[in-house]
Amino acid sequence: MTSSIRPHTRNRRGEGALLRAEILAAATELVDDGGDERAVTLRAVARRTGIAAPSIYPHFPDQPALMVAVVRQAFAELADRLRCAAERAGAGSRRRLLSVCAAYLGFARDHPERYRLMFDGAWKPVLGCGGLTIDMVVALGAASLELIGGLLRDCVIEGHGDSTEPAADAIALWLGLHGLAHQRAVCTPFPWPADITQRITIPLCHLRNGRPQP
Amino acid sequence: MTSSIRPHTRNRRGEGALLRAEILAAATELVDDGGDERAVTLRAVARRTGIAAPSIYPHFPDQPALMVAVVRQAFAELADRLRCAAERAGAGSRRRLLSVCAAYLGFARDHPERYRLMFDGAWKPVLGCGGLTIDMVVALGAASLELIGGLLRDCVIEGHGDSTEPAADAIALWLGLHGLAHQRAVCTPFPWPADITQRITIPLCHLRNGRPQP
DNA sequence: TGTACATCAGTGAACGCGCGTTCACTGATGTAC
DNA sequence: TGTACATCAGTGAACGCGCGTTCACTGATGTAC
Repeated sequence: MTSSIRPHTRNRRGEGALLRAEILAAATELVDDGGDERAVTLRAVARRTGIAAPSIYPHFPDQPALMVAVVRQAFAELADRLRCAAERAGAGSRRRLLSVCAAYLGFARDHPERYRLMFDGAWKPVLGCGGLTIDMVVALGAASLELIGGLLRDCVIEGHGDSTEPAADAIALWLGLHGLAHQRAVCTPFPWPADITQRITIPLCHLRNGRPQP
Repeated sequence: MTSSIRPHTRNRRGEGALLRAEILAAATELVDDGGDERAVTLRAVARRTGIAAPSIYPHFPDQPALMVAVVRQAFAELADRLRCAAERAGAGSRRRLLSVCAAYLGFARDHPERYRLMFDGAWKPVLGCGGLTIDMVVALGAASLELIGGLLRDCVIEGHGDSTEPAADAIALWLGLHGLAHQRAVCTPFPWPADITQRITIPLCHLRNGRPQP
């Protein structure tokens, strides 16, 4: 068993900050590999990056700070993916909404362990001590939630949906998506019905006629 | 800081098995206290039980086995609570279904950390090595899922609901409940809408007219 | 009734481990003169 | 152009810690005779 996954060549003078991204990537890989976030230790991250453990400290003040950085980056990726999905779907609000829902589930399916980490309070032991406040945590998901709320509203305006309170219904829809995404990540071999996505999405999107456009 | 939470008096000869229950209770308390399941170490459990760490071994073969025991007991409690809720609600299938949904959320609200542990794959690192198979994990929640499915079916029969496939819709309903229960456990200070339970439950229960009976 | 003894419940000390973190350091490299 | 030097990127050894687990043990207690 070798002690380092990739060899690391010293960065050029003035480019030491590049290592930060490598460390973050290695930590994220460890999360994705794992199934056990306890495996994401500074020493394991260092091994995977191909550096000595103390080399992490110029870039992250301590271990929890590294975890928080992983989670923040993951939330940014998720928000980005949802935004892209909305754009790709074109003009109709109904198409856009369903596309965003699919993208949300797609993210969780592509990165199940990362998804678990994001939404299972990995930041909980760090609250306060790393300059992390609860408002910041809530803000992490806010962009995505606003996107969904806006699309629910658009659906009502364009006559596809009948949500009476899009902001609150957006939270309900998100929770439904989260329930599916989370349990599919946790319990992969469960015999999920083939159309489970529709069974969650359609009722919670408050769309007038049941079937989504293909 | 004392090293033991409760003093432990030696059990009478032949009653050594009583300690098992105390250990299990202490471990469950540590989970409930925590916010960090890493705090549930054999040594911490021993301290809380008021015994020496090696005294755990006659009752549990190793640390993961103890965690699995905690989770199994929690699942049994949840199933029990749902069954009681159904009974308490009386005859109408609609009342019974909504009562079971409320009980599910009530369990998660009363024991948020325990709930997280149950549904976040605490058993994942143990699969196989502790005689735990994936079928056993799936079976843990099966009783509850069947209860919900049966009630959905009853609602259709009694004309309250229009689920076309109760078994699959039960899974969708469970996932919706889980999404809410889980995120409320993880992210307590999130500004949840007051009627978030209804916004999840009503659409996913496939009830004919929106408002639940009080 | 008395007593020797097997058994049971539980202990205390010790092990090796990987961890987070600190510290003094090394060697390459850009730069001022 | 050459050279001394400050700075930068990163290292290796070491610390103290709590952990899971093993081991030989202690002392109380029920029981056979």
